[in-house]
Amino acid sequence: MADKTGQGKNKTISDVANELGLSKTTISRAISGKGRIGESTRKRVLDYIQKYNYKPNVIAKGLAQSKTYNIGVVIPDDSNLVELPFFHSCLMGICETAAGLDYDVIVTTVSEGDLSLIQRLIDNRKVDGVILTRTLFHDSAVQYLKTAGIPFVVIGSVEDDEIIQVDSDHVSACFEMTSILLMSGCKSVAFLSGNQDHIVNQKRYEGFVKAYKDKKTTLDKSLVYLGMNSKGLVQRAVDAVLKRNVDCILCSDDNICSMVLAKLNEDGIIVPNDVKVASFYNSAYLANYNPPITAVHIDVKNLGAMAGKRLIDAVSENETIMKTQVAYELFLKKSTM
Amino acid sequence: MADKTGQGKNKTISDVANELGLSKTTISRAISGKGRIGESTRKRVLDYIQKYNYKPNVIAKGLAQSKTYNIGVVIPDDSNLVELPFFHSCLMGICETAAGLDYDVIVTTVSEGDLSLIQRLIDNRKVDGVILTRTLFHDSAVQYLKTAGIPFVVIGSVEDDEIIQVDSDHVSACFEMTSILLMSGCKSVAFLSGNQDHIVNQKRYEGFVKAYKDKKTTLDKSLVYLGMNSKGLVQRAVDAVLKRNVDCILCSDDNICSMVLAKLNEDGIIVPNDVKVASFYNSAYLANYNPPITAVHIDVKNLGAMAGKRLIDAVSENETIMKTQVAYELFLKKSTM
DNA sequence: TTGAAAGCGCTAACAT
DNA sequence: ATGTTAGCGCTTTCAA
Repeated sequence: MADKTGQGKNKTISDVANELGLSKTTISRAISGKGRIGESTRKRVLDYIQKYNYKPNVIAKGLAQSKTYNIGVVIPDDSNLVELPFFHSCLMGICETAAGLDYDVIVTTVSEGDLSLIQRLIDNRKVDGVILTRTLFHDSAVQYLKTAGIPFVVIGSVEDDEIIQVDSDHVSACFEMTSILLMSGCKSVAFLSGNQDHIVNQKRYEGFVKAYKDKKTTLDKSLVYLGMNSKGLVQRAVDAVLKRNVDCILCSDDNICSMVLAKLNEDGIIVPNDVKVASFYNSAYLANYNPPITAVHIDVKNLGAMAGKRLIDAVSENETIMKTQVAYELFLKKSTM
Repeated sequence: MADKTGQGKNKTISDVANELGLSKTTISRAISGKGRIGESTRKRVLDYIQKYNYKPNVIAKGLAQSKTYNIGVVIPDDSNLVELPFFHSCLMGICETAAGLDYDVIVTTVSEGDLSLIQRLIDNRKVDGVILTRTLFHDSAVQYLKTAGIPFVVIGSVEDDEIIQVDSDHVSACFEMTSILLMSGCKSVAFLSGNQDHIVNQKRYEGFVKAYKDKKTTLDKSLVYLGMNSKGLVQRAVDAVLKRNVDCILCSDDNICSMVLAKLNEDGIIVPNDVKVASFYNSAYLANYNPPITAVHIDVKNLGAMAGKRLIDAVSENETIMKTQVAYELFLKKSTM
């Protein structure tokens, strides 16, 4: 069969060693920077491999060190249109840090609790660690990775201090958002949230309640609708809060927000004239909406980048930080003016 | 340092060989199915590795065979909101076939002609081949991969028969769509296309012209706007064709379509009452729009899946098909009724 | 400061 | 039908 690369064989470390009249060990040391080596020889080697464009075979290196220099990224197979930008930006961020640290990113999917693909990845020893781009309340993937003893980090929060997590402070974000709404003329703001099994939703609700308490305003519980995970539920909730003449509807995520907006649109209700709307987080989806929607903004690419950094720290000898918070920002737009 | 997996060492092929009183070769043969081996020993080995859950180390296998069992997928870093579902679905499709054939997917990005990341991937020999999820007219990535001699497939079309490509038949899709529009009461349909450097846009235009010719209708060239790659251009084009009282605006892609719809919406022009609108392809974006938009539908996940299959065929000993067309379908919806 | 040799876990001639 | 022996391209003791 013909040579696959059409380029002739790749240079190996032995080739370099021979051509330079040195041993493989010395070349290895020059490249890795580990072990003693004369400054002049190091320079000679480095110049040579630069000139002849020698690149070490990462796979072979990995085999010798029981490493892969790959990290796995698990993305849900069932994400809908409005969630998509989140996972995409995460992935872009992860890829960027990974490449910078000379790691590669293997993506795999998980659909509806079916762990077989992530299991395959682990069994095949293709990755040094894994990033979960979303976590559920009792997350089987988290359980699996933990008992398997694989280094991993989650994007989002879990109630387990032994797990490396990167997230933003949802409680205070929602607290701030609610406070601003309350102080800028809204007498009553309704809160529509998704499944409370999601920790992020619990936290946002917590911030919402806290803001009411902080303003010493009594929170009318009939303005709070949790577990709105279907179009029908959202529609009825919107009808209900509208009847109570709320000034503003605060949505716990963009998905709910998009359903709220659709419902409002159908009913001919104008944002912000008839009712204000705010959400988390400021995906391109909401930013491009007309009118643009006030939302807590998170730099998701950076979120991914941090997650990548934490994981690679963890799989290297480095210390890694268990819990990292990424900044958020309140973007006040036309929908609440 | 502590054991990284916390699970004790992984079994190796030697372990299995010793415990079974056989040689490594025999175990290898039993697993791979290559080479002669007694039916009874094969069964004994297979049972054993099943029982003790032995998984061969794919990395080591790869090193011995100069393979990685990874494929690289290049996605553009600059895709906008409406293009996102395309790349995501592609990726899902590729992941699915890859996993089924025991390959993994390494993703990397390319932004604005900067090939450094894909070059890195190749230099590090982390993949057996590459899939390009989009191609431009004079595509530097295509050039690079070709001269590097790396097996690769493009999703989309290029004018080079030596390159493996998977795409749908844009000429005939656009021909059909235009014909149907013309025959269902539209006297004049305008055509707004993006950059004609993109081969797909050339092909769609070709189909459009062909349909007019086929219907023996004279095509008024002032209804054709090519190279509409900015919001401003689209807006002026819409103004222009509206003045000429077109019945329908046919958009060459969803991105243009979304700009057209935004413009129409701003001007208070109702679809389909005032003007009909149709597009390529039927992303979730258009399908969820109100009213839903008539469009050529492509099963993008399947597109990705086919690309994955072709590439893996190419990097295995198998014959691979150079050009594969995936089916399309016309989805007629409210926007043209 | 440098090198020799063994080994990472597998495959693939080449025997037997 | 099965085993022996070399590698694949690198790292890493251990010597010199």
